[in-house]
Amino acid sequence: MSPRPKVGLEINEILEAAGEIADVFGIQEVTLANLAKKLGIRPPSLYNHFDGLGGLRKKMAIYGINCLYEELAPSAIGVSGDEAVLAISNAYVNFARKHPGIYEATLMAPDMEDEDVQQAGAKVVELSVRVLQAFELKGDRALHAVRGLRSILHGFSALEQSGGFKMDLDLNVSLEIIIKAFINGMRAS
Amino acid sequence: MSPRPKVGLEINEILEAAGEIADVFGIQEVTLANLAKKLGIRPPSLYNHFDGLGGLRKKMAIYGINCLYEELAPSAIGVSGDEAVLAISNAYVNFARKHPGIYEATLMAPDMEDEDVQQAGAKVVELSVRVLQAFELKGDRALHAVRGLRSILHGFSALEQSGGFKMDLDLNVSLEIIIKAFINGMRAS
DNA sequence: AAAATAAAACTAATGTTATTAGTTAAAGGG
DNA sequence: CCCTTTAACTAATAACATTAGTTTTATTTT
Repeated sequence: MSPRPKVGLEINEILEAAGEIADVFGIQEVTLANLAKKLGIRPPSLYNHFDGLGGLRKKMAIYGINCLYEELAPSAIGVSGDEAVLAISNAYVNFARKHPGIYEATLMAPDMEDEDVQQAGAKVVELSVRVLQAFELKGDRALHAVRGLRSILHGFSALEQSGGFKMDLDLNVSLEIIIKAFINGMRAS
Repeated sequence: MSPRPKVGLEINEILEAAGEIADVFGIQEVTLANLAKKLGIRPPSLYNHFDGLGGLRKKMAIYGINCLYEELAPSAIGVSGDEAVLAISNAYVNFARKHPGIYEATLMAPDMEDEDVQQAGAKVVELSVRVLQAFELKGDRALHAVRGLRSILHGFSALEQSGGFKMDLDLNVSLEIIIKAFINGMRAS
């Protein structure tokens, strides 16, 4: 076995620091210069932990997807049917509200087709599939339903974050109405 | 009247060039350096047309929203009800497919609360409201429905663009099923 | 037609950034 | 105690946005 001094926590510390910068100052402020300053090291030293800015973005995407999953998974425990879908929906948008930078990083990998990124995303998809299984959708309809749910949740979160919803109308009410309409519509046919 | 030499077409030429760069090479390649090179001028000269990179992003957002509106508006002519909603939905995602960079720029303004940006977006919202009016939703439900439709369309487009839909399943079929489920669900209650 | 004026181009310079190359310190495994 | 790996460092480079000050260009006005 080759020697490996104190790896494991190191990279996670870095990602946490990067996540804080992203949440507080915005994703565009996550530069190697700012990240190094926050960690008390020099920018070139970061190349020992990931392959440049692109490598950081990839690791942040995976880290963010895992964070999201950690919040989604427990929300769906002990509930089923409509209630379960509403539960993970609320958990999803609340995560995006609480961690706007980390959430944004979720979709900012240089190559979203990358195997590691896809693998992290697969867990979230599987969770959605399980929650939607109660509706007993036939064949491909279950997969279309997963796409619909993800589209709604991501679109809603992204638009809310970028100030796309201007009107004075309660956002949580909107989400509940939208989700209920979608699952009722999927169930109907 | 003060002298104004050949303004009017100038800025639109610049935005078209920026849009081409965004569509072909990605939004991150829309730099002042690349844009100036494409236009055959030096980077500092661009400051005569907009206020730096932030100013360009704002103008590109407005330009992109207007482009989107130009494609959406005619698609809803001569149709109504479900057919109209499906028509603008297809027009929306097809625009994002054909102009991924310009579409992305739509939500990349430094300040989405900016009055000019909001004003451009308002036209798209009004169009959605008109199309959904056939469903005779009561009170706030019409506004919630607009939010739902926008969430679906933006989420679907963004996820498709970033490779978020991995599975081998026809995307146009997904969109039709999702939209139909949503409007049927909204109508039901 | 000539002069005045305003827009839009330019050069030069600055500060920030990511990145590479080569080097040094440090820590765990044999 | 030595070896190897990791992770830090310094120094240097290239690309970028941006500012300041200047010159060209073209239209408007006299």
